[in-house]
Amino acid sequence: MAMERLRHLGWAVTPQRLSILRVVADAKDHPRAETVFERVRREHPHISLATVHRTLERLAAAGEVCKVTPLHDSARYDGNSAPHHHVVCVRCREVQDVEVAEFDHHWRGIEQIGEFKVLGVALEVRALCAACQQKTEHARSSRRIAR
Amino acid sequence: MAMERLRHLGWAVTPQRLSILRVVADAKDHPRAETVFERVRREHPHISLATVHRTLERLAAAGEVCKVTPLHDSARYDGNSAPHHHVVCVRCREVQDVEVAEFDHHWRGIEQIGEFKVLGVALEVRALCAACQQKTEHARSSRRIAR
DNA sequence: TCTCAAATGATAATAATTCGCAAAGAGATG
DNA sequence: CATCTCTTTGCGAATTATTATCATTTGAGA
Ligand SMILES: [Mn+2]
Ligand SMILES: [Mn+2]
Ligand SMILES: [Zn+2]
Ligand SMILES: [Zn+2]
Repeated sequence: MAMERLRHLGWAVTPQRLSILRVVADAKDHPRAETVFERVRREHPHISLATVHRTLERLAAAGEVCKVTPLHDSARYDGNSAPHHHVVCVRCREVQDVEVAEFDHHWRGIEQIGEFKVLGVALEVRALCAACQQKTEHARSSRRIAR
Repeated sequence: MAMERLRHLGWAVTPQRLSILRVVADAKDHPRAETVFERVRREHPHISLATVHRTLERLAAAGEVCKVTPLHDSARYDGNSAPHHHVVCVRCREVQDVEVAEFDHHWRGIEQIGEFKVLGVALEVRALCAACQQKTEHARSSRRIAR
């Protein structure tokens, strides 16, 4: 699978690329480059972080993976390159996919906004994950008690 | 105006903060911290870039300005803190406001997605601005001729 | 197998942002 | 106004993510 994808892109098939592609495809957690690096490393202890960055960027440019940029920290990648949307926890930065069918339907066909030629739309839902909701609660109540 | 806003936040009123607040309020171009710095500098030649970063971050946290994070480079700030959406040119990173009434209407009321408690939604339209459309055209045709 | 452009690894460089801390300033109080 | 205290500032160093450089290796076609 990974091999065909590289062939199809007309790129050289290297063990590093195969591994990166597999890691990103298997990941369900929108990993950052560093995380992909750690995972690929288990198979290829000698791989360089730079190679991971380079490869992910090229894959994103080629539309093979989706690059998510949640609330501006490090970029996060998703093996699922089909356009889709994300919820991001504003506290811990966990990223999860969201389906918004009506939304996509609404955008279908819109290809111009003012002077801009529309290429795509990314919806970023800013939210608090379950764990962080609790932590925030705790913080609040202990502050109340403390003072 | 700027003064009342600081008072209302319970923050010390300093000339630096007043100036930053005014610059961001007047800016129509979603400036980055560095740009705000350059503008504030004209009034306060001794201000530090760190102060600008600090202040913008605190203002964003307080909801006084809107922090936009277009395609993951440097953060961009908007004096208009009312929730709204943006088109970003994927080539030159120009940022412009966009109105999507139906969209906002659709989201009104949604406050939970799975385990996540929704705080807000940010729509980022990826696009090409007029200038960059042209440049891309040129690049294409000259490449065609070149070869 | 031979050749060579493409890819990699190691490391340095860059860019944006944050941190640490001493000095200056804001605001409250008498 | 003088004084006290807590906040904010400026500066430089540190951190973090990402990109660039370049010598070396390697895939892929002839
Ligand atoms: Mn995703
Ligand atoms: Mn805006
Ligand atoms: Zn969280
Ligand atoms: Zn542009």
